[in-house]
Amino acid sequence: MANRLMDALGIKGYRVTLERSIITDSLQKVEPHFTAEGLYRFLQKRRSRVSLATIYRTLSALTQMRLIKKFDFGEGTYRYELNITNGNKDTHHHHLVCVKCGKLIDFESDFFPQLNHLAEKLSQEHRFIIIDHELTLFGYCKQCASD
Amino acid sequence: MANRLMDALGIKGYRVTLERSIITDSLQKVEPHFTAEGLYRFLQKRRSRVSLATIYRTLSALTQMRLIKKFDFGEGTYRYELNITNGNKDTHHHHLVCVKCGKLIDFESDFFPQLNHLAEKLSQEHRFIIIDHELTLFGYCKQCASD
DNA sequence: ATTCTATTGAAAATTATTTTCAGTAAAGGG
DNA sequence: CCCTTTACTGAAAATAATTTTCAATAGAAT
Ligand SMILES: [Mn+2]
Ligand SMILES: [Mn+2]
Ligand SMILES: [Zn+2]
Ligand SMILES: [Zn+2]
Repeated sequence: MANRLMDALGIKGYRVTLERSIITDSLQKVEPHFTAEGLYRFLQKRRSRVSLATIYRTLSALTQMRLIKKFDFGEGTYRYELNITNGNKDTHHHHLVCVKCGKLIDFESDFFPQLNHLAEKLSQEHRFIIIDHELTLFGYCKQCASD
Repeated sequence: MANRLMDALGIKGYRVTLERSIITDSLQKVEPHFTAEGLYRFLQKRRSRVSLATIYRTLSALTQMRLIKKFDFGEGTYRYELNITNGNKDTHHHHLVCVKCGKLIDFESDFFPQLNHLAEKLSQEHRFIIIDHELTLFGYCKQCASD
């Protein structure tokens, strides 16, 4: 699988640098919902050292290219997540978040057909080219529900 | 209709102050998707002067009580929106956002039953008490699509 | 190899939001 | 009412995630 993220950057005209390779490689290994700071610490321990500025710059580029997604789960910092299909497997999913402790659960929903239909309707109605969507449910997790 | 927001704050034990009344009153009149700064400028022009700190404090309280919702549409600042049912009319809706210019469109979806069903399933599966959800579609608006 | 310029790290800057703190004013009992 | 208590306010300072600056470095192309 080499490094599809790095390839994509290269195709877009970005230079293939050691730092970008380190970052894109690590995105498969770091925790699935990582922060910039978290990725920075992850890299400090393992491979090489990449500056936080470069991490921000690279995450920004990958986000614009929609190779990763950027989420605000209300923690005061953003979390990122890979957004590439793994072979023929779609990685698309949604989130369930505890508003108290921030606990995060991925889930897949089975109404994509309906979301697509909705997207189609809105697309025509408002002349929008729809490229993506985000569904997040909020609640209290088991532990936090006892209060 | 007096001021249901202020009433709710009072019930929660917050003191009924002039500043909070000014703020809660203005939420019906300011643009529907306002920023803290935008509300501040709105108040500067009209009624009285409330400090930005107090605006942030009040919006924070209202958000925690879920009387308003706080959104990140990727502009670097949060936008807020009223979240109270207007009589028997549900104000619940979702958003369509242009990722280039930020153009924002409210829309209502007709699959609440299915979302509720999903919430029910997830609730049992993960022992979560689900209290809300957010659906946002991203795309390019008419103008921004030409590039 | 040489040139050109994108990229990097470190430090400084930015900026939305939060906190501090001393003065003010709700609330509520007498 | 008057008094006491303490939540609330504005102004200024602090915070902290992210961005920008800038001089040095290293891809990429010729
Ligand atoms: Mn996820
Ligand atoms: Mn809206
Ligand atoms: Zn929790
Ligand atoms: Zn647009």
